[in-house]
Amino acid sequence: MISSQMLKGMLEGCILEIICKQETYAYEISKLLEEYGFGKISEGTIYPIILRLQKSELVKATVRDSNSGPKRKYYRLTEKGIVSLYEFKVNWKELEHAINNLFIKGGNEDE
Amino acid sequence: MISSQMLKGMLEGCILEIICKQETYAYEISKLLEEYGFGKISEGTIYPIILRLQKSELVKATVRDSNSGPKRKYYRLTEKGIVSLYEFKVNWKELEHAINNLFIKGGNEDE
DNA sequence: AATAAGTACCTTGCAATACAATGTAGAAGT
DNA sequence: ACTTCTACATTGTATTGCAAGGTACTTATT
Repeated sequence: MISSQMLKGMLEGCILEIICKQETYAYEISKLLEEYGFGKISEGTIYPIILRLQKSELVKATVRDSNSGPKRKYYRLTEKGIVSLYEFKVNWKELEHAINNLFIKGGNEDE
Repeated sequence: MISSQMLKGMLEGCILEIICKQETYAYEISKLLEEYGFGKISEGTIYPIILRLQKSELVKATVRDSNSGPKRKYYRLTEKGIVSLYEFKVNWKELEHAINNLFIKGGNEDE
């Protein structure tokens, strides 16, 4: 399980990416995150993030009926959301490089 | 600059790795982190982390004179510290895989 | 001797965020 | 009736990075 502290700042970008790939809704996002290997991400985590994304106008919602349960809110990226997702990617690359730089240069690769 | 939110949960492990590679002190750690590409990490960030590491007995300190300035506190890993560093590495790999899984599978690789 | 700059330590208070816990509600099966 | 799965949302807590502030020693400059 990925530590919750390590996920801080990551999930927002990951959810943007998921929405970018396909118009989707919160409940499905939680299932997708699990499939991608993030482990079980609580709904108490996901819904506040999506509310934040809406408030900052990175995503927009459309309510549609479901054939099995309550209505769903489908999200899609706005222009701002696309820019923000790009910035996240750049940021992630920076972090990945810095950490791998630190861990690889020191020898001790056990993988 | 790596976003401060993304650094959460990362720095502790990174500082453990730096101390693992060489007995060193806080001020030098801050310089090393910058060299590795983490950007300028505030001392208000580093000192609390090291205090935490000491309290949880992951590192131990030895005070020594410096030839240029106040005395330095040199840190080294304890057994618990070595275990904790290993766990961090495993954790990091998991996160890296999950995120790259998400970002690569979706096409859209611009690098 | 007074000032500045670099080294080196530490603490306080704030803001952001993941998440457990809790609640609402519809649909479908038993 | 009941349970389960779907699907939404809120509240309170703990953790953590960091700006801002403080102490103190050494060396170089004025």
